[in-house]
Amino acid sequence: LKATTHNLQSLRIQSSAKTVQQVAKLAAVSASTVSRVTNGNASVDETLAKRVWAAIEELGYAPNPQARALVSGRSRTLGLLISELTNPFYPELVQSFENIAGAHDFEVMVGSTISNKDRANLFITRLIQRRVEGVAVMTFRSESPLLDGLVAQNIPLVSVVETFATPRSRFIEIDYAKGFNQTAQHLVALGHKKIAFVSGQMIHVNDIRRRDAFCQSIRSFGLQFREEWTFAGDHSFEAGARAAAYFLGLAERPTAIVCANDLMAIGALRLLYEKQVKVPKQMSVVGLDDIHLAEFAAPALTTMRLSRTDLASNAFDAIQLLRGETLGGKINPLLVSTFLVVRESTGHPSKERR
Amino acid sequence: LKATTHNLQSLRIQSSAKTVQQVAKLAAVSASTVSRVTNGNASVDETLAKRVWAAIEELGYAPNPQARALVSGRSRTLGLLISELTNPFYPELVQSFENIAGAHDFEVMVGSTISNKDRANLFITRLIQRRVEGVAVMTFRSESPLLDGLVAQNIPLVSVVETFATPRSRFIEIDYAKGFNQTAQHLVALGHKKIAFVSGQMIHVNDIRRRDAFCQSIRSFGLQFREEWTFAGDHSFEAGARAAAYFLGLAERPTAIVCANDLMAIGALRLLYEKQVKVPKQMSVVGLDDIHLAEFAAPALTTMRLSRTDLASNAFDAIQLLRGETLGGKINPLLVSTFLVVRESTGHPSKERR
DNA sequence: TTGTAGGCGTTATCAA
DNA sequence: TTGATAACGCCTACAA
Repeated sequence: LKATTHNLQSLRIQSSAKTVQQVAKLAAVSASTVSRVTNGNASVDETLAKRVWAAIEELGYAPNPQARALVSGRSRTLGLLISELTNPFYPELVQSFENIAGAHDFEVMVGSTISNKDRANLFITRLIQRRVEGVAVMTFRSESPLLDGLVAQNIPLVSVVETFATPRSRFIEIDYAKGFNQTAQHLVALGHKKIAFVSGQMIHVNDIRRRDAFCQSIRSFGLQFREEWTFAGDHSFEAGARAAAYFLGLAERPTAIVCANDLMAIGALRLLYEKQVKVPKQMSVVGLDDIHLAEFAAPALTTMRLSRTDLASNAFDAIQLLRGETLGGKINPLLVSTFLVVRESTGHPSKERR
Repeated sequence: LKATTHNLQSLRIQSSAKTVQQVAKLAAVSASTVSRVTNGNASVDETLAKRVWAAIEELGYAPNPQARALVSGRSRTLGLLISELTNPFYPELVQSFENIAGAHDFEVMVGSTISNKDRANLFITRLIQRRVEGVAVMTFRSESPLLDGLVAQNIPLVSVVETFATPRSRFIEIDYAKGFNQTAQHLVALGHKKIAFVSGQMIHVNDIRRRDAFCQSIRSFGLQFREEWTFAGDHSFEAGARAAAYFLGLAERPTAIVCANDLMAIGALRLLYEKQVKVPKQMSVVGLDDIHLAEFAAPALTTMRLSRTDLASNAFDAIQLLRGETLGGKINPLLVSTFLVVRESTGHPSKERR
């Protein structure tokens, strides 16, 4: 009886995950032939191949990724480093990236860097252990020290933040200038002269870039960039609300608030609602990202669109290029564009407060 | 020179991923001893253990998860099935679950089920290939056929939707009744008699549960549940907006709208803003989930909180239990509570429309 | 073109 | 308690 139980158990376990051996036996070939067929690299007789495919079909065989990775050193896994998943910008980006990667039969490991330094380090370690074949760094801030391990492994590294000291690293530039120019033009055309800016933390490269691009844009329209009309937030609702409160308290109030991301813009909207400051009549608000929510804010948010799909496909293509894959003709440029989406949160400034 | 280069390279590659062998050599013990030390199960002499730890430290050794999984059949990986990442409820849940799992040294594979049937199936296949040690099903709808593979493997399965035909399956119940009773009481106390409900798609188990719980609650307060004051949405902003538009067009308008999730409530808020229906003066709105955004809606959303951390820890504990791990005393009950969070979107109904 | 053999890094089994 | 040895499932020389 005991033996039977054991047999049943081992039977079940065997029946669960098929191996090359089983396929090989069923197809009456050797394991290596099966391997050749599934990998499609070496040449194998057509009749045999057919038999093998039939056996694979019948058994529902799928190669064990662990074993495959172990022996080949190639994991068909990519890493994706983001700031934090709870910023709605990122789930959309993650989805795009996973879709593209998945279509090319890559798995994606997603890790965030904002919350916990130790966990971020652990994540990088896991990426290395898993022998990821490329990593996309889509965070706001420079992650240089964190990524040293990846650099040391010479793992293809694509980043919106910086290039790394690897020949296998590419920088994806985001063309903030274009979007901010459109924003400035839009606001100036509406009659705004006092435009405030809510930045991210100014220790982060991308936050500095955004503020600089904004600054340049309004200057190019003859407006001045005033430090007091600047507020350093942290990309959260709360920061946006704080920023709006700060601007409202100023002796000389701005008439428009441009935010470095949508979350802060919506936070600002919320505070303005609370203080009964009408948007856009008494205050215009502009965001950046164009997350789905922007359209459903009340009022709907005018914002600068930064395409998640563009970002994702650029990153993926760049990684493939770095891995030495030749892309089928259409290579995305390493510049992601931005443009203004005008909705309801911007309008003519009211005269009363001039 | 060439030899030197080669040496450097192999050095770098070696230096990258350490193996048990290297640790063993450095500590002057055998590989198996190193293994015993890292796994801490068998007994090993204290002096040796110290030497091994020192070597591990010096080399920065970390066991290769692939190899470990291959030989042990245990992957230290968990699966997490969600509806879609772009619903803000889920990133918060994912984070909680990953935190708990990570603390217990488990990796998490996250997959969504809404978008694409094929990709969902592929994801399940990957879970099986990766030999996940448990799966948490946190979707709205029944995923039974999809999960057959997991059931067949006898993989621990925890679900908020249903139990499966495995002895290794647990159902986590969500106590909607409690929250909806509080909601009904709150609204009735404010003077509401005509309360509408925006459900999810009524083919989904959890959506049906939510509607039933709502229905019972208002009946228990002597109100009638009317089909025409019901709208079937799909958990999106858009659906919420459509629902609100529908209710507004009714000859006999409800005075309050309760939504099966926050996204729809915020969509409703948005449409009411557009139609210049004041909230809560002319219409009260209630959500469900209490996503972070709820607090920053304008007006801030009154909503029923469904704790992501509770859900995550319940799911994780249940999986551990199914895996046969004994939890340190505190075992979460398999019932996740809900409660009402009153903010600004609910108030007395206006008299004008009675 | 095919099969055999060896090894990827780890753990489990067995002697010692 | 420790160390050699044999797997785990796969791929890739190498030989046939």
